Amino acid sequence: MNQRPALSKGELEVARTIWSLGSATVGQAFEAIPEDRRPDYSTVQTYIRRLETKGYLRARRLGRNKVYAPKIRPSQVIRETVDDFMNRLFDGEAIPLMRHLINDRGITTDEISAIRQLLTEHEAEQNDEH
Amino acid sequence: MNQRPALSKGELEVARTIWSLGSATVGQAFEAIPEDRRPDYSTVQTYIRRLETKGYLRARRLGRNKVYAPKIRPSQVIRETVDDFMNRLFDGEAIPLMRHLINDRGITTDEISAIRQLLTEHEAEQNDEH
DNA sequence: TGACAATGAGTACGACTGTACTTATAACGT
DNA sequence: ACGTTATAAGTACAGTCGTACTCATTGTCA
Repeated sequence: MNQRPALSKGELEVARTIWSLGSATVGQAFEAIPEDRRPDYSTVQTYIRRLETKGYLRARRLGRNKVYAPKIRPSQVIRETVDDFMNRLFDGEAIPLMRHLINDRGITTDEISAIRQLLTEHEAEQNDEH
Repeated sequence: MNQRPALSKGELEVARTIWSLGSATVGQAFEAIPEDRRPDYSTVQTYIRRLETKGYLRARRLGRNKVYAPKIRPSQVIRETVDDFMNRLFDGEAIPLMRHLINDRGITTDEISAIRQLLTEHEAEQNDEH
């Protein structure tokens, strides 16, 4: 049920930019990319074109311009991307990834509390959800 | 300080296989890959050759054969790979990734406890560590 | 000792990616 | 009305990747 071609690195950066803007023209996406890693305008154009071809974005015309918006929900793309990554590096299991994040890369005490809180909140929501 | 070219998907699968074996010949790596996603022998050969060229593996001769072993510590490669992934999808921040893992993909209660335990254990080790 | 199996080494090739240039056209400001 | 600017659309091109074939060589077992 997941047969869009995967996102490449460059495409992902642009896709995320558009997601965070809600929708955008090429120019707007271009502007929104932090200058230090901003490629040529026409490169952004290419990424967006490819994103549309791959089925991640949909374009609608606004006068002479095109406005691009997600065709697939970002949350779904993120889920698929994380899942794919977890499959490839951690046999698809969340716990080993968690373990890595907790043990192998200098987590701060603040982050530890933040995670505890996430867990607690998550449980609360589970119960709420009648 | 990280200027090996990145691992591709196929290369990563083979690299992980060799890591888990400690060291291996092409044939051993080939055999160790689960049959359902095992590519042609010569494909594995190609991946390993590329892994050596990229600086991830080192080969030593054993009679007529070559035995491949990690040149870079696997843990380091994993860290770099996770970091790169986090950068591209979560602006390099662990918490949003954690949040995703906890909220957006059906975590089980067992996993929740496991994470709590990881956190506690991690804190304990921190304090031990003189 | 001769055929077969395993290995090494090299080559191939199309698809996908990063990166960008070019050309045509439409909108905007003076 | 005209030059400038933004945008669209198409084209280009080298590098990486997945995938595999071929050929030569050496070890092995009947």
